[in-house]
Amino acid sequence: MLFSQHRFFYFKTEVYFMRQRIKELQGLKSEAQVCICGFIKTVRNKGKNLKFMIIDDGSSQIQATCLRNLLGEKIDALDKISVNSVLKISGTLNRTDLSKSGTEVLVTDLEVLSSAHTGLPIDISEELESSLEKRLNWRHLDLRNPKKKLIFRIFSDFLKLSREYFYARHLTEISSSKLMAAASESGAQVFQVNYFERKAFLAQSPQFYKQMAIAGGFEGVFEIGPVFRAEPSFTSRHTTEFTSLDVEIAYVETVEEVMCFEEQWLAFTFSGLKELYSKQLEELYGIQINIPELPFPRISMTQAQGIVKSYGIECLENSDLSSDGEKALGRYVKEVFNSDFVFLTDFPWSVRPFYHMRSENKQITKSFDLIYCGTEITTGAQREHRYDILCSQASEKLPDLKGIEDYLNFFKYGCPPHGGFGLSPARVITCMLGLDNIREATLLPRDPKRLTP
RNA sequence: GGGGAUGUGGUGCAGUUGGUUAGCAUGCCGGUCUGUCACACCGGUGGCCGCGAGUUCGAGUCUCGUCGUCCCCGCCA
Repeated sequence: MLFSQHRFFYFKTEVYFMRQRIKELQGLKSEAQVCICGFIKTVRNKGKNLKFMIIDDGSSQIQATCLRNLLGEKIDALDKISVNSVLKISGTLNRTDLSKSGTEVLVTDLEVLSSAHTGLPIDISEELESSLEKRLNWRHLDLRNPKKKLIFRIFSDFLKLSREYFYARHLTEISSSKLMAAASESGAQVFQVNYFERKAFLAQSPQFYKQMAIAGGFEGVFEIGPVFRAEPSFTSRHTTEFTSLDVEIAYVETVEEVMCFEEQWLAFTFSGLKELYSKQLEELYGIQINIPELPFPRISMTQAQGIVKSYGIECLENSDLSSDGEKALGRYVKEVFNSDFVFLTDFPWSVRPFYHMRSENKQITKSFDLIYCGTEITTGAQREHRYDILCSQASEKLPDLKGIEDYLNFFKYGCPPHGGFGLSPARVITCMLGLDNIREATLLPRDPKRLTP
């Protein structure tokens, strides 16, 4: 009785419209009465009395077969209907070999919910692909391509699985402010905004605030939110705003614990995503997700420099790897360990921020990067939680400590040892799907030249 | 910030050593078809070859400038 009309679903006293998801029609019997909504992907007109349409509601696609016998004069409305218009269709589910998919809806009633103009500014078919620039200018149209939509489904489930994993390990999700009185880390490359009579800065990272939460006594925290970098970077893996996933865990006494946490979390999300999306990824991208084997290889900066040099790539001592160096290291671990991931460890103090904890050897920090398929996706570290040492480290790196007084105060009255990392989900997805630009995995990319749509 | 590419109908591309009317695919418009499924078939529309200057009898093609876009490096996630 509840579903007899397939129209309304009564829940307590509220009434919800009961559209059926096309994806879920697969589970219904032939002859079932159905009501679906969606975009018209194609119309195949076979004359005045028979027309076929492909309807896409975002969950899946199905053929809607329109026969004059069943639809009457309403079929004439389809003579002028344009592709991309939105329809509501009632009909009968029909399992038949006449349709390649084996399923169709025989339409008995239809309503045009939205009529689309013709002549789209970009091509959203699977056959032709418009340039990235044009597709981003018309992002809402671009997303109608199931292949593009899939990227953001995976993005969404990556975050969902991550939350699931973090909550199960007693991390608390926080939302820190993105407006700050002083720059959050280096002081450079931050966006300035007007804040009443003052200047404010957009956060480049929730770093300081997640450490504040640790000082506040949480066992661990994480945040998934936007960060802003005023870097004039013109590459396929940088944007000026991106969603950052940041984790900070208390009572961590070695940087190794942080790396273990991260690799186990990633293995969890990767196998979750494989379970959810392997079929669609195979169909639309012709790829499989590689579930990483644990532990990821760990390679110190010193070792890495030797490896990179053996690939004929220059690198200076006490400096970071160049992006060519990262790519070479990625190739190396693939060849030697058959791993897509590698932790690059023991970064020199000279290239790390003041709050990373130093090793016994003061030139080395207890920090790491995570490289995935030759691209840096994470920076992490054990943090310096001892107030006096932190202050002295800050003095070494910064001209004065005035700007970070609030931050230093976090550690003044006791703070557990802790560590954490930040990661770019968009970079993970870009590499996972083999996309050639991070903008593909960014819903509305912002870069030095793009501020719209 | 430094370097390198690129710009041709709505979209994606081709265009020879400079040569006359700039092609192809797709889209779009009109028509035919009761089982299509990348529907098919018939007909049609659509381009100041980014912009400006120069070389030349002649420029989509060569040169310079300019604007847009993309990529690489640096910075990072």
